[in-house]
Amino acid sequence: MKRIAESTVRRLSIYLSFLEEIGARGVLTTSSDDLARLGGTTSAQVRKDLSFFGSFGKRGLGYSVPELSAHLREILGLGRKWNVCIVGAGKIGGALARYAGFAERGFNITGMYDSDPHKLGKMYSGVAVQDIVHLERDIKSGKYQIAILTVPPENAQNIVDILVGAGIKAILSFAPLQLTTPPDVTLRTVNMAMELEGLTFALTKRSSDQQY
Amino acid sequence: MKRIAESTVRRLSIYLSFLEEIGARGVLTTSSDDLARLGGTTSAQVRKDLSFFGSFGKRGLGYSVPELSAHLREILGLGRKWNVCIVGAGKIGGALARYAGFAERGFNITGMYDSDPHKLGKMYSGVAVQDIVHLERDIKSGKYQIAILTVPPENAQNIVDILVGAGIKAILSFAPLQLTTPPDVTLRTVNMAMELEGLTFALTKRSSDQQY
DNA sequence: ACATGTGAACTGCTTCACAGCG
DNA sequence: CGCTGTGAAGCAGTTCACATGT
Repeated sequence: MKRIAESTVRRLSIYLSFLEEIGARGVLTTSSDDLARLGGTTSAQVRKDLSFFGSFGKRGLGYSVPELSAHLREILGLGRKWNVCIVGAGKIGGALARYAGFAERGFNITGMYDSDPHKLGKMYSGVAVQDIVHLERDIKSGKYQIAILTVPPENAQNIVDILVGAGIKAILSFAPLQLTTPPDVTLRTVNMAMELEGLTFALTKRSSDQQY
Repeated sequence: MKRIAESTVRRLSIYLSFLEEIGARGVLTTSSDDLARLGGTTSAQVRKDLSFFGSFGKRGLGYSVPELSAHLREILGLGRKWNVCIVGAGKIGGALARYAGFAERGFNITGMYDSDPHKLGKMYSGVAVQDIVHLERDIKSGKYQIAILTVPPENAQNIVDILVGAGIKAILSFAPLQLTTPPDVTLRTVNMAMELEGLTFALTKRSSDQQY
């Protein structure tokens, strides 16, 4: 299969959330034009994105909302439940544990880990914080497919190495630094200070096209 | 001035945080090669990124760490303090209010707003939650340059319209949906479910190059 | 000799435009 | 006729390679 651009995958997520929204409202068909308008892109882009995976529409008619939703869920790997652990039970980790949006999408937070003895046993949405020494064992036993990392930056690469060593293949990091993983482990980093810097950059050069 | 790619701005942030780290350790000079190794890019990319803004290095020698840090801070608009308000005092909003990383970078959370009467007056790191009806007035009076949006998706576009109407020019949204702003208002969206979907996409097609 | 700065070549994503099919 | 699906063209971002300056 061809290499799919990250930008394409992001747009597929956007299309899916739009489809689920209008699907819940009872809309049965839609078009690449509709999907484009919402996603802030063009109809050609929508069709090109979908074309990497198959032909899901009917010429002259458009797309069936339930059908296309199902295809996108399958493509994005949402046709199953995923078990996720949160490593780091601080402010952000706790907020994410309680965030309902994950469960709606099939992501179950089934474990939390921290090294601070004061946090052990604390409950977040029915999940108790465990000692981080058990993390490696639990990953090796196949309990989790995805790890969310919300530890201080000093410890982050160290924990990543443990996660990778134990066999995890997907990590979402909130640590504000650049981490490294082997090529077979997917890492995404959300760096909030960096996002704000993108905004101040735009604010500072008060020229045209801030939008991006 | 030429249009700068978003990817370039993101890398500048990465370079800066690396420079500050090694600067704090007393390192005085560095090279495009060093910066590249850390940022997961190439030395040519580093030099090209910097070249959009000037010539900050010495041929044959490299870059002065304090000088390049200062230039990057200036370029990214970090040469001043920014006042930021958080709209939505739920789980994520509260966690962000307490997140120390913002202040370190010159972003001061100086206001919080919510519409839920139960949340009014609650304190987060010394900032009281105010009624959202005051938000428009406070933005118009110039209290904030940046707004962080952590409200439920149903209300998000509505709040964006209020923010934009009151004159805000930069918004960081955590709402899991696509929002629209006029071209002179910069909007960045962090969508955690979408990040996880990027991971499951990679996990599902267990082929090569997961990394991106 | 060494590392920067930069035009030129290249790669890959996006847009165009139209053939194909309902 | 309308909207999809897709090769071809266009464009933007990255990489190359070397001239330039110390």
